[in-house]
Amino acid sequence: VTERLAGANPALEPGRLVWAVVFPGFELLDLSGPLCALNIATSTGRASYVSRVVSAHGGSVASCSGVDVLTSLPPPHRRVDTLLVVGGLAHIAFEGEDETIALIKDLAAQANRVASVCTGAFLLASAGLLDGREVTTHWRHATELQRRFPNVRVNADRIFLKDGNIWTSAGITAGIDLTLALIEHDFGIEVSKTVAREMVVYHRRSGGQSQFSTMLELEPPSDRIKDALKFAREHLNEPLPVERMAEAARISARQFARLFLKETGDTPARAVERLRAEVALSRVQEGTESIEMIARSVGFGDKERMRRAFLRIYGQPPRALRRASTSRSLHA
DNA sequence: GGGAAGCACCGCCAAA
DNA sequence: CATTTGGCGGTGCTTC
Repeated sequence: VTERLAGANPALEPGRLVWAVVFPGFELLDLSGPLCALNIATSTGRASYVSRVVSAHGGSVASCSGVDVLTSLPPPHRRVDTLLVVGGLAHIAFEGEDETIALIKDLAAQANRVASVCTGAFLLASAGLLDGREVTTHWRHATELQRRFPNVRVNADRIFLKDGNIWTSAGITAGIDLTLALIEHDFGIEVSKTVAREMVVYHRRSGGQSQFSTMLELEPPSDRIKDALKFAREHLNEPLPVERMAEAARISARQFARLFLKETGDTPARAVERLRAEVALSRVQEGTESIEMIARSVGFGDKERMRRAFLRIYGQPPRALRRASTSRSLHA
C-alpha cells in the first residue's frame, strides 16, 4: 500500500501531498515513524495529508531491517507539498544512488519544502540542496557529513532543524519529532499535541545541550511572545507572575495569556515552571550543588516547591533523579 | 492536616 | 460586520 487517502473531511483542503523517497537499505523507522504521525494527524479530522512512498525504480524496495516496502514511481503530475527523504545503513554507499539523487533533485524542484530524516541529509546534500543551509543529521555521521559537504553548516546538537524550506532531523526516531513539527507548522499546535499523545511520544523533547531547548525548538510566531520568553529566561530567578511577562510582551495580561497558550501550547505559569525545571534538572544531574541552592537560583524559591514541580513534570523528586544519574555514570 | 489566602486560568462580555 | 483586545469575576489549584 503506497498511497493512503486522507480521512474525508470536506471542510479541509484536499490534503497536503507528502512524498517519501526510499532506496535499498533504507531505515524502516525513518519512514514508518513520519507516516504514522501524518496518518494519525489526518485521522483526527483536523489535518489532512496524503502520503506516497516512491523510489527511483518503483516496485519493492528492501529496508535494512529486512522488511520490503512496495513503492511507486513518481507519476507525471508532480504537485508535491513535502518531499521527505529517509536515511539508512546504505549511506556509506550513497555514491551508488545516482538515480535516487536524480529523483530527489527532480522532486525537490516541485516541492514547497524538503525534509530529511537521519542520514537522508547525505542524499539531500548530494543533490545540492543543502549548500549554505544549517542542517542536522544522525550524531554518528555528523562529522562525516560536514567533511564531505563543506558548504553545509552541520549542527549535530539538534533533534531537528528548520532552515527556510529545508527541514532536517537527527537519527531515526527524530523523524517523528520532525513530523510533529511539520504538523504543528501546518495545522497548529493543538493537532501536533494530539498526535504526540496518541503516539505516546514527547510533543517536544529537548535536543543536545541547549538548556532551553523545549522552548526554542519552535520559536513562537509573534515577537511579543518571543520577547516575553527571553525576559523570562533572563529573569528566571525572580518572581515571574503572568503580569510581569505580559509587561515584557507589552500587552495586557489577558491577551498575553491567550496568545501564549495559542503559540506555545502551554500556559504562561506552566511554561515558566518547565523552564525552571529544565535548568534545574541538568544541574541536579550533573553537579554536586545542594538541591536547595539549585532551587533558589532557578527561581523555585525553596527546595520543597522545586520538589513538587519535579513530581509534576518528571514524576520523580530531584534526589531520585540525581541518584539515578550518578549511579549511571558510575556504571559507565 | 485543615482551612484561608493567593494566584492562574478561562469563560464571558464589552469596546475597539 | 468580524476579529482582536482588555477587563471582570468565578473556579480550582497551590501554597502558607
